[in-house]
Amino acid sequence: MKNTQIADSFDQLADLLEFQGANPFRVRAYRNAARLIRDLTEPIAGILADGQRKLTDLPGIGQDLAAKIETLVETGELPQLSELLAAVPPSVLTLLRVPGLGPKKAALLHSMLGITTLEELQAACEAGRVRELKGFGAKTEQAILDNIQFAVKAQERIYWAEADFVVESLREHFSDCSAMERVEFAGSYRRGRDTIGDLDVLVVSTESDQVMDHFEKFSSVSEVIARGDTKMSVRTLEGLQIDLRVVEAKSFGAALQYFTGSKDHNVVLRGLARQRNLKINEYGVFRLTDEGEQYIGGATEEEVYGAMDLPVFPPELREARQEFAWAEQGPLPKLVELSDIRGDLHAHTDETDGRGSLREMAEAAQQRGLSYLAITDHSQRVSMAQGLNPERLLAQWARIDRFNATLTNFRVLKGIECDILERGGMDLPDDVLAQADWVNASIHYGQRQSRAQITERILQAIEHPHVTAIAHPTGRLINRREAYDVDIDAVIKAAAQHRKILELNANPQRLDLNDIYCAAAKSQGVLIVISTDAHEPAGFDDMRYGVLQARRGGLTKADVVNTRSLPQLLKLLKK
DNA sequence: GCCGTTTTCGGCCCGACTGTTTTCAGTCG
Repeated sequence: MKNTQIADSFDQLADLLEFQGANPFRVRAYRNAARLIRDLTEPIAGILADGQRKLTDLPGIGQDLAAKIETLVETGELPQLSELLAAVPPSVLTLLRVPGLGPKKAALLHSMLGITTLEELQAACEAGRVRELKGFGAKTEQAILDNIQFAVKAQERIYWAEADFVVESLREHFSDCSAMERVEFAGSYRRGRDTIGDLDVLVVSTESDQVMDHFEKFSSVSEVIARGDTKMSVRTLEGLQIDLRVVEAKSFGAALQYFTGSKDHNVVLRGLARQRNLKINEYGVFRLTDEGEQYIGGATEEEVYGAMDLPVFPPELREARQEFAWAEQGPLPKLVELSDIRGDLHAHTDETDGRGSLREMAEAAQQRGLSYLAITDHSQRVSMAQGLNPERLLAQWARIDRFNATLTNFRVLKGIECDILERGGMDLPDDVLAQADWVNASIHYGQRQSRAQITERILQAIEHPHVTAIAHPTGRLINRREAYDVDIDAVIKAAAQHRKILELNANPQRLDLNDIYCAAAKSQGVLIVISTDAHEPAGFDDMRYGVLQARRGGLTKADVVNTRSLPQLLKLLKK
């Protein structure tokens, strides 16, 4: 049984328990375990098989959960889950996806009206039966009707790059709001997550009404969900929820810290605060005394974390993974920055499926401050992209040689994105690959093969003497295609052993490797290359998304190959 | 359900907003 399946089982168990009104902390224990297991790169079954290690060594896994995991791995099911599923139809859980409906109200709808699906819920609202339930009313009934449509959409998260577009236009919109002293965007956007569920906007102002009035006039706003004294929520025409919070300057740092999250990071932070007889909320840090609470800071994030003798964590690290342990051990790693990037080692031209000539791509890279670029067009197997056979590839490399002779302070490297064939093995002969400066190996076909097959293909590529890097190693397309079934732990170990590089593809729809796998690769000493996979000149702008993801994985400049100067890179490649 | 140089029991982050109450429960982040 795969880690994701175990995690899904625990999440489902948590949903069902919550629905039944179980102790919320017990529910949280299941959710924490699900998150931990999902983030693990190593298969749980491997830990179980290893006599040296115990599941209870994992934080948040006690005797009970360890036994349940063991049962799941051994039998493929969990009696407790089966029983709950027999008692509560799984479709009932979809009710929880309606904004405004939580476990209590959903349970009441189920027990009193026998509602099990969204369709039945809609019918009951339209018949006016919901308003008669205790705790419900006409307004609640109407809100449910209005929100049922979002039950499906609420699951969808938008790409970080899309959220960034909204952020830029909102910044512009706020720029002529005189009541506003400062605006910042928090939440998962600030943490640089690959996808964003909703947008959190933080404004410093003493005139919250004016700010909210101005906010409501933002052209994308389609409806106001809620509006209070300090907090307002709207939904945009595209269905994105934006939460606005207005705070005083002396609370700005505390509010920014709070709204940046993550929720789990905040839970840990506030737990630590309690141990010190402090309280942290969105208004500041308070010392708890017999006389009451005493404000001791909160204007900046430095004041909040400083009160705890903690460093100001880069937002990308605030996921309650390793950051608190790192802070205990010493200074945090200095994360890689966009300005550290010196070159791009994965790009296409109009020779295959790109929309820019060799010269246009090179100029675009140079304009962005890069000093080298590998042209890595597709190989012959990728016929839809007019992939290159040996003759065309060698001809392209000859053109690159002539082009390089005209350049100063910039170099185009002769590369290829060589397909890893379905049956295994590389799509181009060894004697051709041997002449390349940089070889990306990647899978395009046979993505639905078994875990053993896919993993073996990639391991072969890693062992191939002329392969430099594995490009988009898991093949995921965010919101569109799952990663292929690959043993990423084995891939990372092999890359470490054979000193091969793994790509972090910066395309905002890929971001593959993801943050967790980047961290796992780093822990094994595997170098990462952040590449845009640009198919047109503007594609080089994607580098920032890749850097954000790398930062989330805790990568430093030294961990990223293309922060090196060209001479350093060539030395590393022994070219 | 987890966890422990303040605890093996009794904690577990904290507050805003809404709608339904007549002082608060539920939901959300």
